[in-house]
Amino acid sequence: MKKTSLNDIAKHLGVSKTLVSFVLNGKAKEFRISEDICTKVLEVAKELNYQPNRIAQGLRTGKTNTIGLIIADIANPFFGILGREIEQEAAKHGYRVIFCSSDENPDKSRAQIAMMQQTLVDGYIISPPKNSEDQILALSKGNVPFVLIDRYFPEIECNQIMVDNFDAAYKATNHLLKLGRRRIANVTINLDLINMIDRTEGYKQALRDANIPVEESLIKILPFSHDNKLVARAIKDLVNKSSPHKADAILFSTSKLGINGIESISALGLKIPDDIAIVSFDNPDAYKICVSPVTVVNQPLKEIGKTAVQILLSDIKRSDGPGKIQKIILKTDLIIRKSCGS
Amino acid sequence: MKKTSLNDIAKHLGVSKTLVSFVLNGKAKEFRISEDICTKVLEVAKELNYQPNRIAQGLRTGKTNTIGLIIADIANPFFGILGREIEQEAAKHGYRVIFCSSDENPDKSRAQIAMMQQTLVDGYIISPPKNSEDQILALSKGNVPFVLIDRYFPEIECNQIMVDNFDAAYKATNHLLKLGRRRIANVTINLDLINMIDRTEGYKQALRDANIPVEESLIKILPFSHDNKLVARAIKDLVNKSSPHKADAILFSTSKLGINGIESISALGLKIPDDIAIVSFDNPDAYKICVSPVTVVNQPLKEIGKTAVQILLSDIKRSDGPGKIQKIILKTDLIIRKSCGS
DNA sequence: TTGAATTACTAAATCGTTTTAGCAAAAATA
DNA sequence: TATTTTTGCTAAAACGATTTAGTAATTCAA
Repeated sequence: MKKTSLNDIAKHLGVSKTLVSFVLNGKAKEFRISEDICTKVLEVAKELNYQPNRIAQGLRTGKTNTIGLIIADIANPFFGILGREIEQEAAKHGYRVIFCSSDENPDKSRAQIAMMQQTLVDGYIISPPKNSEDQILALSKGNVPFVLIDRYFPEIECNQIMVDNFDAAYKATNHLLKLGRRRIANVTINLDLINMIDRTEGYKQALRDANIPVEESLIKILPFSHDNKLVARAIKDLVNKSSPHKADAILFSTSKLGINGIESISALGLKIPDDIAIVSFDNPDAYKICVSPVTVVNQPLKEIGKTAVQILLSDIKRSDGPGKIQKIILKTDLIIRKSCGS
Repeated sequence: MKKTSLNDIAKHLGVSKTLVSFVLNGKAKEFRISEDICTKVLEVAKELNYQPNRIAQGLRTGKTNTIGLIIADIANPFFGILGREIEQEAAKHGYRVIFCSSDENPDKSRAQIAMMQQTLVDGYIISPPKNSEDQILALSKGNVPFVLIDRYFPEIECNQIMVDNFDAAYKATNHLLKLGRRRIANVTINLDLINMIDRTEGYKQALRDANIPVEESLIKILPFSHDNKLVARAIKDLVNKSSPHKADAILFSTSKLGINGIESISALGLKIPDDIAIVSFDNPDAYKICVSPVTVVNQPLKEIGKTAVQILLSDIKRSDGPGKIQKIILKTDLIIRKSCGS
């Protein structure tokens, strides 16, 4: 009934547990254990269904083969897909994943990092919320490796896998411009995070390069919240015919905003793309079967997840001090559907 | 630089680590530690930023305060939302969550359970794939508590939180019948899992109760796959005007099927609900902003997740042998949108 | 003034590994 | 034959907590 330990195997054969440990860890040759005993140990281990106690191993070696994933919300498909990739790549290397949803709340992420730090994880993959600079800075001074994804803090030197948000927004806005839209709005979120800021900057630059003045009234920065009334109000303001800042296109900086926005637009009886064109970041299923399928900035989630794990593991496995810091910037691609007309 | 241990605090004060452990575990009164020393210990612990080593605790106590979550795919919003709820409820009680996506593959889930069993988790929440009866049976004979969600095996007695799938499908089909649909199809997936079977049975019963013969050709059982061509073909067959089994409505048993199905329907230039009415299980965002927002069978995901954790933790915490097995069946609700006409 | 009870603490075992240091016997070399 | 080397193994410490079984000093009761 009780789980078998190294000691059980040792007693069973009348040998030391040291020997058993050597054999089971493939160090038989290194420590010159005889072939004979070797096979016996392996037999008995199988017979007693020996499973190493990872906790005991962890205590002794200081490694748990677990990585901690801190993201905004695992229920958000963007992070769900990322989580899936991370899990898969980690499993490939024998690592497990513990996840926490920080809800864009620095207090939560602080608690979560602290919790994981209690010698439970060998490294982190983090999508840090705003105001968590101190936490990341503290981590970077410690000796547990980590990789940031989706967002970073320019003033902190650390591993990071990002996407070229400026370029992505620039291209998306340009797409709208090429299709003749002139009053392009940007609906974004006040996370005060560099990725969101970059998106808006890319949007602005595209307008400037097309000699179209940036109108601050066309930029709607909404608070992060699960309440979609705020989006509805912003949309109403943007599409109102009599409004001084009537828009003919909207670039949504996140899909959550976009989905809510489209809901609002439909509720107002407006047609996409005739009344208003839409481009959005991220590529959820919703956009594929939408009233008018949405043109999107597609992020290479697979690559982000995979690369993050690879960099993290290479850092975890290196014994000779911290490795070289890696900052990787991936390109996005624009998937053109019907929401911008043609 | 190195983390502080109990011993560090003990040495710092010239007391035993036993004492420090007592104080930090709130057993000071029980073991009559003087107020004086008590406060000193707490001071030093804070000063040295003591964080207990959970691995060491785990080794000694046999508890890791971690629960293992095995689901089909964390990237699927259905499981993502479930995961989020589970994480949240677990955190409320000081527990962490390790997750694994089994991809409906029993070999994967077997490996994942084995991995977690290596004394890493105190209990499991599992959504078992088909052909994993043996794994669940083995678990039920062991002494690590677990709870099944979403699916179960009728022949295995164990904790489970389910939804009344028969009733849900019955109500959904009935809804279509009341709106005058007579040739109702069911598109489902061959998971050979009781939840899917129940859905189709509920669908059939609703037809029978309305004196409509069940036509097997209207029931499309697709293999589980990430390839959506199969769905496209099934849809084509169902909506083809000249087809002998032309349908005027479809009940999708999962949202993945539904989303792909709607994509196919749109591609064929058909209108929902005029050409064909739609009801689907699950309630993803996609259905809210769809061409014609979809009427859905909404599952109480929050309640499922929360209850699963609560039952699991009560089992984990009980010391007096296994608790009473709990089988909970929750009701779904039909959210009526526009995809069935009116 | 002695014995019992209480107070305030500690030593040491334990959980299941890994790993260093070392030992005895056999084989090889001088 | 004596010394060194190799072979095949083991003892014991260590990781950092928890917990049982104590002990010495003080207080109390008789």
